[in-house]
Amino acid sequence: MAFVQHQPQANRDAVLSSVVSQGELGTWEDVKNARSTRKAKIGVHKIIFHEGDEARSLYELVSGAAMLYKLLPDGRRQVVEVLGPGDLFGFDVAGRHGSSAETLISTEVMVYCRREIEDSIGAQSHVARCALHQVGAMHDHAVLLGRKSAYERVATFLMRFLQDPQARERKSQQPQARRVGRVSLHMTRQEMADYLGLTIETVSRVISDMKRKQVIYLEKHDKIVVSDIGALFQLTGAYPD
Amino acid sequence: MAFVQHQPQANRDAVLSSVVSQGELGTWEDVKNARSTRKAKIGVHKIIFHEGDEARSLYELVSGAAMLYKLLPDGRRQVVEVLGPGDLFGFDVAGRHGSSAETLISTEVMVYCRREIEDSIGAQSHVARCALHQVGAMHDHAVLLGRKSAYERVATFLMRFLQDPQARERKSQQPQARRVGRVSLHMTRQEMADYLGLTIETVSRVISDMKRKQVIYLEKHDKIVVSDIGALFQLTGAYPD
DNA sequence: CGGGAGGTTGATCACCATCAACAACCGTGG
DNA sequence: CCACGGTTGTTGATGGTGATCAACCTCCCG
Repeated sequence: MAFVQHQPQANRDAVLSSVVSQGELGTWEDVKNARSTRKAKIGVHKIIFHEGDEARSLYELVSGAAMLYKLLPDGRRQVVEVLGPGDLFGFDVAGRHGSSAETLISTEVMVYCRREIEDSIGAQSHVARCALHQVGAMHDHAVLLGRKSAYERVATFLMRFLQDPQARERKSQQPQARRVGRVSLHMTRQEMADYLGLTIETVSRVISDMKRKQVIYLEKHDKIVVSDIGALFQLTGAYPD
Repeated sequence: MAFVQHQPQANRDAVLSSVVSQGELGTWEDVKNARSTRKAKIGVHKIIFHEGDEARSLYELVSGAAMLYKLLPDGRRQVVEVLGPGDLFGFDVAGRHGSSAETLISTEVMVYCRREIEDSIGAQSHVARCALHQVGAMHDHAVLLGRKSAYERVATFLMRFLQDPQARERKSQQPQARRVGRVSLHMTRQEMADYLGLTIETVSRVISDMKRKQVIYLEKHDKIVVSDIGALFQLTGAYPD
Protein backbone atom coordinates (compact mmCIF):
# COMPACT_ATOMS: atom_id res chain seq x y z
CA MET A 1 0.00 0.00 0.00
CA ALA A 2 1.52 3.19 -1.16
CA PHE A 3 0.68 5.41 1.76
CA VAL A 4 2.10 3.15 4.39
CA GLN A 5 5.36 4.29 5.82
CA HIS A 6 7.11 1.03 6.19
CA GLN A 7 9.42 1.48 9.14
CA PRO A 8 8.91 4.85 10.78
CA GLN A 9 5.11 5.03 10.63
CA ALA A 10 4.28 4.38 14.26
CA ASN A 11 7.26 6.39 15.22
CA ARG A 12 6.20 9.60 13.58
CA ASP A 13 2.67 9.31 14.92
CA ALA A 14 4.10 8.91 18.36
CA VAL A 15 6.07 12.10 17.98
CA LEU A 16 3.06 13.92 16.69
CA SER A 17 0.67 12.77 19.34
CA SER A 18 2.98 14.03 22.01
CA VAL A 19 2.70 17.51 20.59
CA VAL A 20 -1.02 17.65 19.98
CA SER A 21 -2.80 19.58 22.67
CA GLN A 22 -4.25 17.61 25.57
CA GLY A 23 -7.44 15.69 24.90
CA GLU A 24 -6.62 15.04 21.28
CA LEU A 25 -5.35 11.66 20.34
CA GLY A 26 -2.62 11.02 17.88
CA THR A 27 -2.33 7.44 16.80
CA TRP A 28 -4.81 4.86 15.66
CA GLU A 29 -3.82 2.82 18.71
CA ASP A 30 -4.75 5.75 20.92
CA VAL A 31 -8.22 5.78 19.42
CA LYS A 32 -8.51 2.06 20.02
CA ASN A 33 -7.81 2.65 23.67
CA ALA A 34 -10.00 5.71 24.04
CA ARG A 35 -12.69 5.58 26.68
CA SER A 36 -15.46 6.13 24.14
CA THR A 37 -14.32 3.10 22.17
CA ARG A 38 -16.00 -0.18 22.95
CA LYS A 39 -16.14 -3.71 21.68
CA ALA A 40 -19.37 -5.46 20.74
CA LYS A 41 -20.25 -9.07 20.01
CA ILE A 42 -23.01 -9.53 17.48
CA GLY A 43 -24.90 -12.70 16.62
CA VAL A 44 -25.59 -14.24 13.24
CA HIS A 45 -27.61 -12.24 10.75
CA LYS A 46 -28.03 -9.20 12.92
CA ILE A 47 -28.34 -5.77 11.44
CA ILE A 48 -25.72 -3.35 12.73
CA PHE A 49 -27.25 -0.29 11.08
CA HIS A 50 -29.71 0.55 8.36
CA GLU A 51 -29.23 2.52 5.18
CA GLY A 52 -30.29 6.08 6.02
CA ASP A 53 -29.60 5.82 9.73
CA GLU A 54 -27.64 8.62 11.26
CA ALA A 55 -23.94 7.71 11.17
CA ARG A 56 -22.71 8.18 14.70
CA SER A 57 -19.92 5.66 14.91
CA LEU A 58 -17.17 4.09 12.89
CA TYR A 59 -16.86 0.32 13.07
CA GLU A 60 -13.96 -2.04 12.71
CA LEU A 61 -14.59 -5.70 12.17
CA VAL A 62 -12.40 -7.67 14.56
CA SER A 63 -13.52 -11.22 13.93
CA GLY A 64 -16.27 -12.81 11.90
CA ALA A 65 -17.76 -11.47 8.68
CA ALA A 66 -20.38 -8.97 7.61
CA MET A 67 -21.77 -7.37 4.49
CA LEU A 68 -22.92 -3.96 3.37
CA TYR A 69 -25.92 -3.76 1.07
CA LYS A 70 -28.22 -1.28 -0.58
CA LEU A 71 -31.86 -1.74 -1.51
CA LEU A 72 -33.92 -0.34 -4.34
CA PRO A 73 -37.47 0.70 -3.47
CA ASP A 74 -38.92 -2.34 -5.21
CA GLY A 75 -36.84 -4.71 -3.09
CA ARG A 76 -33.93 -5.48 -5.36
CA ARG A 77 -30.81 -5.76 -3.28
CA GLN A 78 -27.14 -5.31 -4.07
CA VAL A 79 -24.51 -6.43 -1.59
CA VAL A 80 -21.85 -3.80 -2.15
CA GLU A 81 -19.17 -5.11 0.15
CA VAL A 82 -18.19 -8.23 2.07
CA LEU A 83 -16.20 -7.39 5.18
CA GLY A 84 -13.57 -9.42 7.00
CA PRO A 85 -11.27 -8.84 9.99
CA GLY A 86 -9.53 -5.47 9.89
CA ASP A 87 -12.06 -3.80 7.60
CA LEU A 88 -13.50 -0.44 8.60
CA PHE A 89 -17.08 0.43 7.79
CA GLY A 90 -19.86 2.83 8.66
CA PHE A 91 -17.82 5.93 7.86
CA ASP A 92 -20.24 7.41 5.38
CA VAL A 93 -20.34 10.92 4.11
CA ALA A 94 -23.14 13.37 4.88
CA GLY A 95 -23.85 11.98 8.32
CA ARG A 96 -26.08 9.15 7.14
CA HIS A 97 -25.22 5.57 6.35
CA GLY A 98 -25.32 4.92 2.64
CA SER A 99 -25.87 1.22 3.10
CA SER A 100 -27.09 -1.31 5.64
CA ALA A 101 -24.66 -3.51 7.53
CA GLU A 102 -25.52 -7.05 8.53
CA THR A 103 -23.43 -9.82 10.04
CA LEU A 104 -22.95 -13.01 8.05
CA ILE A 105 -21.74 -15.00 11.03
CA SER A 106 -21.16 -14.28 14.69
CA THR A 107 -18.97 -11.23 14.74
CA GLU A 108 -16.99 -8.91 16.97
CA VAL A 109 -16.65 -5.24 16.15
CA MET A 110 -14.92 -2.27 17.65
CA VAL A 111 -17.12 0.79 17.80
CA TYR A 112 -15.35 4.13 17.57
CA CYS A 113 -16.76 7.53 18.26
CA ARG A 114 -16.84 9.66 15.12
CA ARG A 115 -15.42 12.72 16.85
CA GLU A 116 -12.51 10.72 18.15
CA ILE A 117 -11.63 9.70 14.62
CA GLU A 118 -11.99 13.15 13.20
CA ASP A 119 -9.67 14.58 15.80
CA SER A 120 -7.04 11.92 15.48
CA ILE A 121 -4.23 12.21 13.01
CA GLY A 122 -3.26 8.59 13.07
CA ALA A 123 -6.87 7.61 12.57
CA GLN A 124 -7.22 9.87 9.54
CA SER A 125 -4.34 8.22 7.80
CA HIS A 126 -5.52 4.77 8.81
CA VAL A 127 -8.97 5.56 7.43
CA ALA A 128 -7.39 6.90 4.24
CA ARG A 129 -5.46 3.68 3.78
CA CYS A 130 -8.54 1.52 4.32
CA ALA A 131 -10.69 3.65 2.06
CA LEU A 132 -8.14 3.51 -0.74
CA HIS A 133 -7.98 -0.23 -0.41
CA GLN A 134 -11.77 -0.38 -0.62
CA VAL A 135 -11.83 1.80 -3.71
CA GLY A 136 -9.48 -0.64 -5.39
CA ALA A 137 -11.66 -3.57 -4.40
CA MET A 138 -14.75 -1.76 -5.68
CA HIS A 139 -13.07 -1.19 -9.02
CA ASP A 140 -12.44 -4.90 -9.35
CA HIS A 141 -16.00 -5.58 -8.39
CA ALA A 142 -17.28 -3.11 -10.97
CA VAL A 143 -15.45 -5.11 -13.63
CA LEU A 144 -17.10 -8.26 -12.32
CA LEU A 145 -20.58 -6.73 -12.28
CA GLY A 146 -20.28 -4.87 -15.54
CA ARG A 147 -18.36 -7.24 -17.75
CA LYS A 148 -18.14 -10.79 -16.45
CA SER A 149 -20.34 -13.79 -17.20
CA ALA A 150 -22.12 -15.71 -14.47
CA TYR A 151 -19.48 -18.41 -14.59
CA GLU A 152 -16.66 -15.89 -14.32
CA ARG A 153 -18.39 -14.13 -11.44
CA VAL A 154 -18.68 -17.24 -9.33
CA ALA A 155 -15.12 -18.29 -10.14
CA THR A 156 -13.83 -14.83 -9.20
CA PHE A 157 -15.86 -14.96 -6.01
CA LEU A 158 -14.35 -18.29 -4.99
CA MET A 159 -10.82 -17.13 -5.79
CA ARG A 160 -11.31 -14.03 -3.70
CA PHE A 161 -12.41 -15.93 -0.63
CA LEU A 162 -9.90 -18.75 -0.79
CA GLN A 163 -8.68 -19.45 2.72
CA ASP A 164 -4.98 -19.64 2.19
CA PRO A 165 -3.82 -16.39 0.67
CA GLN A 166 -0.55 -17.97 -0.37
CA ALA A 167 -2.46 -20.33 -2.58
CA ARG A 168 -3.85 -17.37 -4.46
CA GLU A 169 -0.42 -15.93 -5.05
CA ARG A 170 0.92 -19.16 -6.40
CA LYS A 171 -2.11 -19.61 -8.57
CA SER A 172 -0.53 -18.89 -11.91
CA GLN A 173 3.03 -19.79 -11.13
CA GLN A 174 2.37 -23.49 -11.15
CA PRO A 175 -0.36 -23.96 -13.68
CA GLN A 176 0.55 -27.59 -14.11
CA ALA A 177 0.23 -28.53 -10.44
CA ARG A 178 -3.34 -29.04 -9.27
CA ARG A 179 -3.35 -26.93 -6.19
CA VAL A 180 -6.12 -27.31 -3.65
CA GLY A 181 -7.82 -24.59 -1.66
CA ARG A 182 -10.73 -24.12 0.67
CA VAL A 183 -13.49 -21.53 0.86
CA SER A 184 -15.66 -21.14 3.92
CA LEU A 185 -18.97 -19.94 2.65
CA HIS A 186 -20.51 -17.85 5.35
CA MET A 187 -23.02 -16.69 2.80
CA THR A 188 -26.30 -18.14 1.64
CA ARG A 189 -26.97 -18.50 -2.07
CA GLN A 190 -29.16 -15.43 -1.85
CA GLU A 191 -26.36 -13.35 -0.39
CA MET A 192 -23.89 -14.59 -2.97
CA ALA A 193 -26.37 -13.83 -5.73
CA ASP A 194 -26.98 -10.31 -4.42
CA TYR A 195 -23.24 -9.76 -4.21
CA LEU A 196 -22.55 -11.05 -7.71
CA GLY A 197 -25.52 -9.41 -9.40
CA LEU A 198 -27.10 -12.76 -10.24
CA THR A 199 -30.10 -14.79 -9.12
CA ILE A 200 -30.04 -17.54 -6.59
CA GLU A 201 -30.81 -20.11 -9.28
CA THR A 202 -27.95 -19.04 -11.52
CA VAL A 203 -25.48 -19.23 -8.65
CA SER A 204 -26.74 -22.68 -7.77
CA ARG A 205 -26.49 -23.86 -11.36
CA VAL A 206 -22.94 -22.61 -11.82
CA ILE A 207 -21.82 -24.25 -8.59
CA SER A 208 -23.48 -27.51 -9.61
CA ASP A 209 -21.75 -27.32 -12.94
CA MET A 210 -18.36 -26.74 -11.33
CA LYS A 211 -18.98 -29.79 -9.17
CA ARG A 212 -19.87 -31.81 -12.25
CA LYS A 213 -16.63 -30.68 -13.88
CA GLN A 214 -14.67 -31.64 -10.78
CA VAL A 215 -13.27 -28.16 -10.25
CA ILE A 216 -14.79 -27.99 -6.77
CA TYR A 217 -16.69 -30.18 -4.34
CA LEU A 218 -18.70 -29.49 -1.21
CA GLU A 219 -17.62 -30.31 2.29
CA LYS A 220 -19.92 -30.08 5.26
CA HIS A 221 -22.59 -27.95 3.55
CA ASP A 222 -20.83 -24.65 3.99
CA LYS A 223 -17.30 -25.31 2.82
CA ILE A 224 -16.25 -25.52 -0.78
CA VAL A 225 -13.03 -27.31 -1.63
CA VAL A 226 -11.39 -26.14 -4.81
CA SER A 227 -9.68 -29.19 -6.22
CA ASP A 228 -7.81 -27.28 -8.92
CA ILE A 229 -7.07 -23.64 -8.25
CA GLY A 230 -5.41 -23.17 -11.59
CA ALA A 231 -8.45 -24.43 -13.44
CA LEU A 232 -10.70 -22.16 -11.38
CA PHE A 233 -8.50 -19.20 -12.10
CA GLN A 234 -8.83 -19.84 -15.81
CA LEU A 235 -12.56 -19.42 -15.39
CA THR A 236 -12.38 -15.98 -13.78
CA GLY A 237 -11.80 -14.15 -17.04
CA ALA A 238 -8.68 -12.54 -15.60
CA TYR A 239 -6.53 -14.87 -17.64
CA PRO A 240 -5.76 -14.80 -21.35
CA ASP A 241 -7.20 -17.72 -23.27
CA MET B 1 4.94 28.24 3.09
CA ALA B 2 4.25 26.07 6.02
CA PHE B 3 5.73 28.59 8.34
CA VAL B 4 3.15 31.33 8.17
CA GLN B 5 -0.41 30.30 8.92
CA HIS B 6 -3.03 32.97 8.58
CA GLN B 7 -6.18 31.00 9.19
CA PRO B 8 -6.94 30.09 12.77
CA GLN B 9 -8.45 26.76 11.83
CA ALA B 10 -5.19 25.62 10.36
CA ASN B 11 -3.57 26.36 13.67
CA ARG B 12 -3.14 22.82 14.79
CA ASP B 13 -1.63 21.72 11.55
CA ALA B 14 0.74 24.62 11.75
CA VAL B 15 1.91 23.51 15.15
CA LEU B 16 2.36 20.02 13.89
CA SER B 17 4.17 20.88 10.72
CA SER B 18 6.60 22.98 12.65
CA VAL B 19 7.49 19.96 14.72
CA VAL B 20 7.71 17.46 11.94
CA SER B 21 11.22 17.29 10.60
CA GLN B 22 12.14 19.89 8.03
CA GLY B 23 10.82 19.40 4.54
CA GLU B 24 7.47 18.00 5.60
CA LEU B 25 4.36 20.01 4.92
CA GLY B 26 1.24 20.29 6.98
CA THR B 27 -1.86 21.33 5.10
CA TRP B 28 -3.36 20.37 1.79
CA GLU B 29 -2.79 23.91 0.61
CA ASP B 30 0.88 23.55 1.44
CA VAL B 31 1.09 20.53 -0.79
CA LYS B 32 -0.59 22.44 -3.59
CA ASN B 33 2.10 25.07 -3.33
CA ALA B 34 4.99 22.67 -2.94
CA ARG B 35 7.79 22.97 -5.45
CA SER B 36 7.36 19.41 -6.60
CA THR B 37 3.73 20.07 -7.46
CA ARG B 38 2.97 21.07 -11.01
CA LYS B 39 0.02 21.71 -13.25
CA ALA B 40 -0.46 19.98 -16.57
CA LYS B 41 -2.78 20.56 -19.51
CA ILE B 42 -3.81 17.46 -21.36
CA GLY B 43 -5.57 17.18 -24.69
CA VAL B 44 -8.63 15.15 -25.65
CA HIS B 45 -8.47 11.39 -25.33
CA LYS B 46 -4.97 11.28 -23.96
CA ILE B 47 -3.89 8.55 -21.60
CA ILE B 48 -2.53 9.88 -18.31
CA PHE B 49 -1.32 6.53 -17.05
CA HIS B 50 -1.82 2.85 -17.76
CA GLU B 51 -3.12 0.10 -15.54
CA GLY B 52 -0.04 -1.55 -14.07
CA ASP B 53 2.21 1.51 -14.39
CA GLU B 54 4.23 2.44 -11.38
CA ALA B 55 2.24 4.95 -9.33
CA ARG B 56 4.56 7.86 -8.76
CA SER B 57 2.14 10.75 -8.50
CA LEU B 58 -1.26 11.68 -7.22
CA TYR B 59 -3.48 13.66 -9.56
CA GLU B 60 -6.21 16.18 -8.98
CA LEU B 61 -8.51 17.06 -11.81
CA VAL B 62 -8.82 20.86 -11.97
CA SER B 63 -10.94 21.34 -15.07
CA GLY B 64 -12.27 19.07 -17.74
CA ALA B 65 -13.21 15.41 -17.36
CA ALA B 66 -11.52 12.04 -17.37
CA MET B 67 -12.26 8.40 -16.75
CA LEU B 68 -10.62 5.44 -15.09
CA TYR B 69 -11.01 2.04 -16.68
CA LYS B 70 -9.84 -1.51 -16.37
CA LEU B 71 -9.39 -4.08 -19.10
CA LEU B 72 -9.80 -7.82 -19.11
CA PRO B 73 -7.21 -9.79 -21.09
CA ASP B 74 -9.69 -10.47 -23.88
CA GLY B 75 -10.35 -6.77 -24.37
CA ARG B 76 -13.55 -6.26 -22.42
CA ARG B 77 -13.40 -2.86 -20.78
CA GLN B 78 -15.10 -1.46 -17.70
CA VAL B 79 -15.00 2.26 -17.00
CA VAL B 80 -14.87 2.27 -13.21
CA GLU B 81 -15.02 5.98 -12.59
CA VAL B 82 -15.85 9.23 -14.32
CA LEU B 83 -13.90 12.14 -12.88
CA GLY B 84 -14.79 15.81 -12.68
CA PRO B 85 -13.19 18.91 -11.17
CA GLY B 86 -11.92 18.38 -7.62
CA ASP B 87 -11.61 14.61 -7.92
CA LEU B 88 -8.38 12.94 -6.87
CA PHE B 89 -7.09 9.90 -8.70
CA GLY B 90 -4.03 7.79 -9.23
CA PHE B 91 -3.52 7.03 -5.55
CA ASP B 92 -3.54 3.28 -5.91
CA VAL B 93 -2.39 0.67 -3.49
CA ALA B 94 0.69 -1.48 -3.95
CA GLY B 95 2.61 1.13 -5.86
CA ARG B 96 1.00 0.31 -9.18
CA HIS B 97 -2.00 1.88 -10.83
CA GLY B 98 -5.01 -0.40 -10.66
CA SER B 99 -6.65 1.24 -13.65
CA SER B 100 -5.86 3.37 -16.65
CA ALA B 101 -6.73 7.07 -16.74
CA GLU B 102 -7.77 8.82 -19.93
CA THR B 103 -9.11 12.30 -20.57
CA LEU B 104 -12.60 12.65 -22.02
CA ILE B 105 -12.10 16.26 -23.03
CA SER B 106 -9.30 18.77 -22.75
CA THR B 107 -8.30 18.71 -19.12
CA GLU B 108 -6.08 20.35 -16.54
CA VAL B 109 -4.64 18.36 -13.68
CA MET B 110 -2.46 19.07 -10.69
CA VAL B 111 0.27 16.50 -10.25
CA TYR B 112 1.41 15.90 -6.71
CA CYS B 113 4.46 14.05 -5.59
CA ARG B 114 3.55 10.91 -3.69
CA ARG B 115 6.03 11.51 -0.92
CA GLU B 116 4.70 14.98 -0.38
CA ILE B 117 1.24 13.56 0.19
CA GLU B 118 2.43 10.79 2.42
CA ASP B 119 4.25 13.23 4.62
CA SER B 120 1.47 15.77 4.84
CA ILE B 121 -1.14 15.58 7.51
CA GLY B 122 -3.61 17.86 5.80
CA ALA B 123 -3.23 15.87 2.62
CA GLN B 124 -3.92 12.61 4.44
CA SER B 125 -7.22 13.85 5.71
CA HIS B 126 -8.12 15.40 2.38
CA VAL B 127 -7.36 12.12 0.67
CA ALA B 128 -9.43 10.28 3.26
CA ARG B 129 -12.41 12.52 2.59
CA CYS B 130 -12.15 12.10 -1.17
CA ALA B 131 -11.68 8.35 -0.92
CA LEU B 132 -14.74 8.01 1.30
CA HIS B 133 -16.76 10.00 -1.17
CA GLN B 134 -15.57 7.73 -3.95
CA VAL B 135 -16.47 4.63 -1.97
CA GLY B 136 -20.02 5.94 -1.65
CA ALA B 137 -20.19 6.65 -5.37
CA MET B 138 -18.87 3.18 -6.14
CA HIS B 139 -21.57 1.65 -3.96
CA ASP B 140 -24.23 3.43 -5.97
CA HIS B 141 -22.59 2.29 -9.15
CA ALA B 142 -22.49 -1.30 -7.93
CA VAL B 143 -26.26 -1.14 -7.51
CA LEU B 144 -26.55 0.15 -11.04
CA LEU B 145 -24.28 -2.54 -12.50
CA GLY B 146 -25.65 -5.40 -10.46
CA ARG B 147 -29.33 -4.73 -10.31
CA LYS B 148 -30.59 -2.15 -12.77
CA SER B 149 -32.04 -2.64 -16.24
CA ALA B 150 -30.54 -0.98 -19.31
CA TYR B 151 -33.24 1.67 -19.22
CA GLU B 152 -32.63 2.40 -15.56
CA ARG B 153 -28.89 2.56 -16.10
CA VAL B 154 -29.10 5.19 -18.79
CA ALA B 155 -31.65 7.21 -16.81
CA THR B 156 -29.44 7.08 -13.72
CA PHE B 157 -26.46 8.11 -15.82
CA LEU B 158 -28.27 11.15 -17.17
CA MET B 159 -29.52 12.17 -13.73
CA ARG B 160 -26.01 11.93 -12.36
CA PHE B 161 -24.51 14.22 -14.96
CA LEU B 162 -27.26 16.82 -15.04
CA GLN B 163 -25.63 20.22 -15.27
CA ASP B 164 -27.56 22.11 -12.64
CA PRO B 165 -27.16 20.30 -9.34
CA GLN B 166 -30.10 22.19 -7.89
CA ALA B 167 -32.34 20.63 -10.45
CA ARG B 168 -31.42 17.24 -9.12
CA GLU B 169 -32.33 18.19 -5.60
CA ARG B 170 -35.72 19.50 -6.59
CA LYS B 171 -36.35 16.45 -8.67
CA SER B 172 -38.96 14.81 -6.53
CA GLN B 173 -40.29 17.82 -4.74
CA GLN B 174 -42.22 19.08 -7.71
CA PRO B 175 -43.29 15.98 -9.55
CA GLN B 176 -46.04 17.87 -11.29
CA ALA B 177 -43.80 20.55 -12.76
CA ARG B 178 -41.90 19.45 -15.84
CA ARG B 179 -38.47 20.60 -14.95
CA VAL B 180 -35.81 20.86 -17.63
CA GLY B 181 -32.14 20.02 -17.35
CA ARG B 182 -29.07 19.68 -19.53
CA VAL B 183 -26.37 17.06 -19.77
CA SER B 184 -23.11 17.70 -21.60
CA LEU B 185 -22.06 14.36 -22.93
CA HIS B 186 -18.30 14.37 -23.10
CA MET B 187 -18.47 10.66 -23.65
CA THR B 188 -18.89 8.61 -26.77
CA ARG B 189 -21.49 5.84 -26.84
CA GLN B 190 -18.71 3.34 -26.38
CA GLU B 191 -17.52 5.06 -23.22
CA MET B 192 -21.02 5.30 -21.84
CA ALA B 193 -21.58 1.64 -22.62
CA ASP B 194 -18.36 0.61 -20.90
CA TYR B 195 -19.29 2.70 -17.90
CA LEU B 196 -22.82 1.30 -17.66
CA GLY B 197 -21.94 -2.32 -18.34
CA LEU B 198 -23.89 -2.36 -21.61
CA THR B 199 -23.11 -2.43 -25.32
CA ILE B 200 -22.98 0.55 -27.60
CA GLU B 201 -26.12 -0.62 -29.41
CA THR B 202 -28.16 -0.93 -26.25
CA VAL B 203 -27.19 2.56 -25.11
CA SER B 204 -28.12 3.93 -28.49
CA ARG B 205 -31.46 2.13 -28.50
CA VAL B 206 -32.40 3.36 -25.03
CA ILE B 207 -31.53 6.94 -25.90
CA SER B 208 -33.53 6.71 -29.10
CA ASP B 209 -36.45 5.36 -27.14
CA MET B 210 -36.26 8.20 -24.64
CA LYS B 211 -36.29 10.64 -27.52
CA ARG B 212 -39.32 8.91 -28.98
CA LYS B 213 -41.06 9.20 -25.62
CA GLN B 214 -40.14 12.89 -25.41
CA VAL B 215 -38.27 12.56 -22.15
CA ILE B 216 -35.13 13.96 -23.75
CA TYR B 217 -33.96 15.47 -27.00
CA LEU B 218 -30.57 16.12 -28.51
CA GLU B 219 -28.97 19.50 -28.92
CA LYS B 220 -25.84 20.05 -30.95
CA HIS B 221 -24.84 16.38 -31.10
CA ASP B 222 -23.19 16.29 -27.72
CA LYS B 223 -25.74 17.83 -25.41
CA ILE B 224 -28.84 16.09 -24.16
CA VAL B 225 -31.71 18.17 -22.93
CA VAL B 226 -33.92 16.46 -20.39
CA SER B 227 -37.37 17.84 -20.98
CA ASP B 228 -38.88 16.26 -17.90
CA ILE B 229 -36.53 15.56 -15.02
CA GLY B 230 -39.26 14.05 -12.90
CA ALA B 231 -40.16 11.56 -15.60
CA LEU B 232 -36.52 10.64 -16.05
CA PHE B 233 -36.11 10.15 -12.34
CA GLN B 234 -39.01 7.72 -12.35
CA LEU B 235 -37.04 5.62 -14.79
CA THR B 236 -33.94 5.32 -12.63
CA GLY B 237 -35.41 2.65 -10.39
CA ALA B 238 -34.61 4.75 -7.34
CA TYR B 239 -38.24 5.67 -7.02
CA PRO B 240 -41.13 3.55 -5.77
CA ASP B 241 -43.69 2.68 -8.44
C1' DC C 1 -16.96 14.95 -52.81
C1' DG C 2 -14.96 11.11 -50.49
C1' DG C 3 -13.45 8.72 -46.58
C1' DG C 4 -13.69 7.54 -41.89
C1' DA C 5 -15.32 7.63 -37.28
C1' DG C 6 -19.21 7.57 -34.56
C1' DG C 7 -24.06 6.58 -34.22
C1' DT C 8 -28.55 4.26 -35.46
C1' DT C 9 -31.57 0.57 -36.57
C1' DG C 10 -32.94 -4.19 -37.67
C1' DA C 11 -32.75 -9.42 -37.22
C1' DT C 12 -31.37 -13.06 -34.61
C1' DC C 13 -29.46 -15.44 -30.73
C1' DA C 14 -27.78 -16.67 -26.09
C1' DC C 15 -27.45 -16.01 -21.54
C1' DC C 16 -29.56 -15.57 -17.58
C1' DA C 17 -34.11 -14.36 -15.13
C1' DT C 18 -38.35 -16.12 -14.08
C1' DC C 19 -41.70 -19.46 -12.76
C1' DA C 20 -42.41 -23.80 -10.83
C1' DA C 21 -41.66 -28.17 -8.62
C1' DC C 22 -38.99 -30.80 -5.77
C1' DA C 23 -35.13 -32.26 -2.69
C1' DA C 24 -32.18 -31.74 1.30
C1' DC C 25 -31.55 -30.09 5.63
C1' DC C 26 -32.70 -28.79 10.48
C1' DG C 27 -34.80 -27.89 14.55
C1' DT C 28 -39.04 -28.76 17.09
C1' DG C 29 -42.38 -31.41 19.31
C1' DG C 30 -45.20 -35.38 19.47
C1' DC D 1 -37.92 -42.39 16.72
C1' DC D 2 -40.45 -40.21 13.11
C1' DA D 3 -43.59 -36.70 11.51
C1' DC D 4 -43.88 -31.83 10.65
C1' DG D 5 -43.17 -27.38 8.84
C1' DG D 6 -39.97 -23.98 7.45
C1' DT D 7 -35.90 -22.60 5.32
C1' DT D 8 -32.42 -23.21 1.93
C1' DG D 9 -30.77 -25.28 -2.15
C1' DT D 10 -31.37 -27.80 -6.63
C1' DT D 11 -33.16 -28.75 -11.09
C1' DG D 12 -36.18 -28.21 -15.13
C1' DA D 13 -38.99 -25.52 -18.63
C1' DT D 14 -39.73 -21.27 -20.69
C1' DG D 15 -39.24 -16.52 -21.86
C1' DG D 16 -37.22 -11.81 -22.06
C1' DT D 17 -33.59 -8.65 -21.97
C1' DG D 18 -29.75 -7.31 -23.90
C1' DA D 19 -25.63 -9.14 -26.80
C1' DT D 20 -24.22 -10.08 -31.32
C1' DC D 21 -23.97 -9.64 -36.23
C1' DA D 22 -24.84 -6.76 -39.98
C1' DA D 23 -26.31 -2.91 -42.75
C1' DC D 24 -26.91 1.75 -43.11
C1' DC D 25 -26.90 6.58 -41.77
C1' DT D 26 -24.87 11.17 -40.37
C1' DC D 27 -21.49 14.12 -39.42
C1' DC D 28 -17.19 16.08 -39.90
C1' DC D 29 -13.04 17.43 -42.00
C1' DG D 30 -10.01 16.88 -45.35
